[in-house]
Amino acid sequence: MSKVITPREKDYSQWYNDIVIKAGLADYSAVRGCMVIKPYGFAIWEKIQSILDGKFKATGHSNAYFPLFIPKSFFSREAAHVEGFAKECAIVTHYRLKNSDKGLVVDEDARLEEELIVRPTSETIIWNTYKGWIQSYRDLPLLINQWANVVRWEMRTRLFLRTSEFLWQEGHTAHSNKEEAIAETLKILDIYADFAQEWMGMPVIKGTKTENERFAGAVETYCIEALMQDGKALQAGTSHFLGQNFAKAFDVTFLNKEGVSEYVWATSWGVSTRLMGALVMQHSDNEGLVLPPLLAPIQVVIVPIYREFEQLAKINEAIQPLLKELEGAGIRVKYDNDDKHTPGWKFAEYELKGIPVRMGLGPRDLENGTIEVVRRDTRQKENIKLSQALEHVKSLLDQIQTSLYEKALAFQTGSTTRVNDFAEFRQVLDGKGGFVLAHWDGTRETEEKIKEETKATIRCIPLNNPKEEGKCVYSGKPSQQRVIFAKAY
RNA sequence: CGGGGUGUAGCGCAGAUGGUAGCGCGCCACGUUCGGGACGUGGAGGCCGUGGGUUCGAGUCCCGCCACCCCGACCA
Repeated sequence: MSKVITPREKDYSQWYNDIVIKAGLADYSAVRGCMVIKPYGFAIWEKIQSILDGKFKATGHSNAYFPLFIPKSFFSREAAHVEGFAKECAIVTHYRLKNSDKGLVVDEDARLEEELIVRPTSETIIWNTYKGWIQSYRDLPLLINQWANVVRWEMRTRLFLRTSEFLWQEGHTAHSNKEEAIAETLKILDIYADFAQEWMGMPVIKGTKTENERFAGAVETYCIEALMQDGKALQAGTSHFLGQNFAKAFDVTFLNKEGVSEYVWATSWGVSTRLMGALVMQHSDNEGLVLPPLLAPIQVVIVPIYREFEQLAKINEAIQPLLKELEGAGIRVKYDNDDKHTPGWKFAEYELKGIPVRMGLGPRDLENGTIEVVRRDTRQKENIKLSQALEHVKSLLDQIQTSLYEKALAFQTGSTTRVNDFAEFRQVLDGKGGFVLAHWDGTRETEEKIKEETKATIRCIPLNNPKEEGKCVYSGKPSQQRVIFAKAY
């Protein structure tokens, strides 16, 4: 009874924290704003990594690794970029400690000639490097990704959703022309969207950011936006078309086929451990985590129910064929015959951890040739023939994956509201929240005013957004399309 | 950086008016249990966040500091 989760409707933030901590995904650390990702949480992250990594490789990208430290001077080369990141940098100024009467102190004689910035993102060091790698159109495109940690000194942090240090992948590509760079940006956006929907069971809206919300240094920022159960939006991934901004800042040019020198076109794109937070919030309930089968480190757990050890021995034996079948079918299964906990304890524990399917095998089943099957998402129980268990589990895992997505999609659809005037706009945001589709006059001023008054920001302008004549919900000026407003993480 | 809150056993908490620390869970041992977080008995475990002050005496009162959580401003 020690691992009770705060009900979601009572305190959403606490509910989220409880799940992250009690399901063993992560822990607070001794360092402010930094978290420890625990083995179970990291196993999920590793699944995410391996799927995405496969998709990047399949589209021609290679992994590489660039330094954690970036000389301060690099950082200031691109004006908008500095502006965007200056306020949240960790800076290394010294390289040595010494003992003094005050204990261990920074050795003031060991000051760096030039301060190093702990990377908040790697565009600058990477473009400085690319300059040496690119001379001709034959060197392009250059398609590189790195898995790394980055640091952004956040005022306020939340496990997985916003921590000072986080893990991510950042892709940085160089192209010989604008069209190809934009196509790359969109290709990655599709990879992110497909991953979110097919693997995480998380419906997302693809769109572009407004100037206000754009990545510092980008010409255009594309994003996938998801909607969490509390009606707040979460940016789950971004893909940026950087134009020639970084090429110009770092003087990266190539000779085209005509022998004329041109600046390179660039993209960058990333998803982070924030996806873990999205995954938690998208499907979980008051019993704990709910994981989509495709990302669950353990998809099926089998719990033996017994009184005497002779019974356990029989169950151990009776379960072997099924275990082999499941493993043979590539299903990640765990048979938990650990005697240190009772079945009831295990049921609760595996529910908390979000394992998609739980099976129970006891004396009654041995007599009847059956096995109990419980799905985590609906907590529905049924007894099936042991001989049919493999097929049943296979289809059940598929069903759960599909139904998690459908449920999330239904929620998103139900939480998307078209509004036509500002009173309604406020009312929806203060009430059910969610995505609000409203006309916007396209100006930065209006966007900022709306943000000040309602806390809602423009999450994105959806791709292939239908054109529609209307009036801006705030200024009343003419507008050609609705954009998505929401309060966001 | 503002507002609020919390620091006492691994976790969650209780300790009126100051008198030398307790409960639940967890942990260890043994026994009974085991189809939804079992029970009994016996144990182990504390610099009461930290520095000063008041006092014969401080978990408790006073002043400072620190850390963390929640809510805002900033942000993936």
